[in-house]
Amino acid sequence: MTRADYPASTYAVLGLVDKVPDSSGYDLAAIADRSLQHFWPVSHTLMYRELKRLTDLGWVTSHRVEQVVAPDKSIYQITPEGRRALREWLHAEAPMGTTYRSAFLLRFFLAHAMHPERIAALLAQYRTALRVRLDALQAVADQLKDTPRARMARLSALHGIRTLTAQLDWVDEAEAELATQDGSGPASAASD
Amino acid sequence: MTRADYPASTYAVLGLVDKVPDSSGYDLAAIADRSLQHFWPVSHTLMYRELKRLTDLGWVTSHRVEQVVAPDKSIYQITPEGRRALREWLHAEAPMGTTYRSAFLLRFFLAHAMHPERIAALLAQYRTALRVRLDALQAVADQLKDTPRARMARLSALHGIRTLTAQLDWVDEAEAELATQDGSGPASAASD
DNA sequence: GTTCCCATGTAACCCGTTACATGATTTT
DNA sequence: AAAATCATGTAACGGGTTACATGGGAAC
Repeated sequence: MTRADYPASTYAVLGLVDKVPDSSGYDLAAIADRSLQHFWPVSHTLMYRELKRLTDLGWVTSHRVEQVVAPDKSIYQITPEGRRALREWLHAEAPMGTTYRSAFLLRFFLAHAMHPERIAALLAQYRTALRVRLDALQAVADQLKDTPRARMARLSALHGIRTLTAQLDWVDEAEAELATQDGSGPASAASD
Repeated sequence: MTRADYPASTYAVLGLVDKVPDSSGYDLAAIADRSLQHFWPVSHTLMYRELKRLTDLGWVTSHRVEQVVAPDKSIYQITPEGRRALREWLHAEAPMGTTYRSAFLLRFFLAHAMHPERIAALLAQYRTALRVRLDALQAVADQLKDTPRARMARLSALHGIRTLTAQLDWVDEAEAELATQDGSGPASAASD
């Protein structure tokens, strides 16, 4: 027992090693950056730390591969114990917590006293940021082969696409609402 | 100058003190829990820590209020320097970073080898969690008076509502897609 | 009589980020 | 000559969470 439980990132890396065996830490970081960056970012620093932890736990093993064209590297494989730990984690009913923090919304929320133009600029900036992320996600989704194996990856990307699209729609909505000059007058004019 | 910059939570608390003066830390924590929990959670522990920091910075002042019916409390007010710092932060063009982590999506993404029923259960659980959050947000939005002052708060809540609604739609979509048994057969039958 | 509300904190932890470090090879 | 790619890390920091602590009055 000794119910030590590890951060979700540990299982994220473990799952990647399982999915894409014989990859180096460098490779895995790149893969993480493409596949789960949008809902569970794993930086390269964290990647190496988790790989070390997984190795210490005996959940993955590594093998040295010598290269001439590039520096030597270590490639990783999941072990039976690792596979069991991953399966257990996947089947455990855990809180499935979501953390979401938006510095934009915080600013927006506190911006009640700001100039309308400044608020408009904030919204415009937000829209641009959303578009960039949407384009990136769309590229990921497009690149995914239409195979059953990639189905979960495609659906995961779609989750982000749907979310970002809704948020872009919200920007339009907010702009429209803010265009109606405050609630005091029903429909006065002469703005800006 | 001495460009020390503080975490966004510092300004979140500062902004709340500005918005709702003469509130105690306890009150502010409750207010934060209603208003900005959905895009910038501030736990009560963090609240007290930030209030202390703000006091040390001279951005807020506190006054002791004695009570008979309840324990004494300290209430806070923003200072001119605090107001200036807040305005500066609001007008600064900062990264406006968004952090999003979904343990559900991580599981879902790694669940390729899981039993279909288990995946279905995961989705159902996610839907429930989304509904709970949506209901909570809807309640917040409904409670907001339809005044111009509350406009930003309403729009902030709406952002969450739009997001959660899109994610709920995604759950339907994912269920529909997963109901079509893998990509090999076009439209076979006999599932469960 | 236990639980909830008020009210305010302290202590410890640790996950994730940022910055720094190294160095060979290939491309611009 | 500079920048990017491959490859792997170390060190330090700190923001946010969790657990712990206290204690009176009110409500059920």
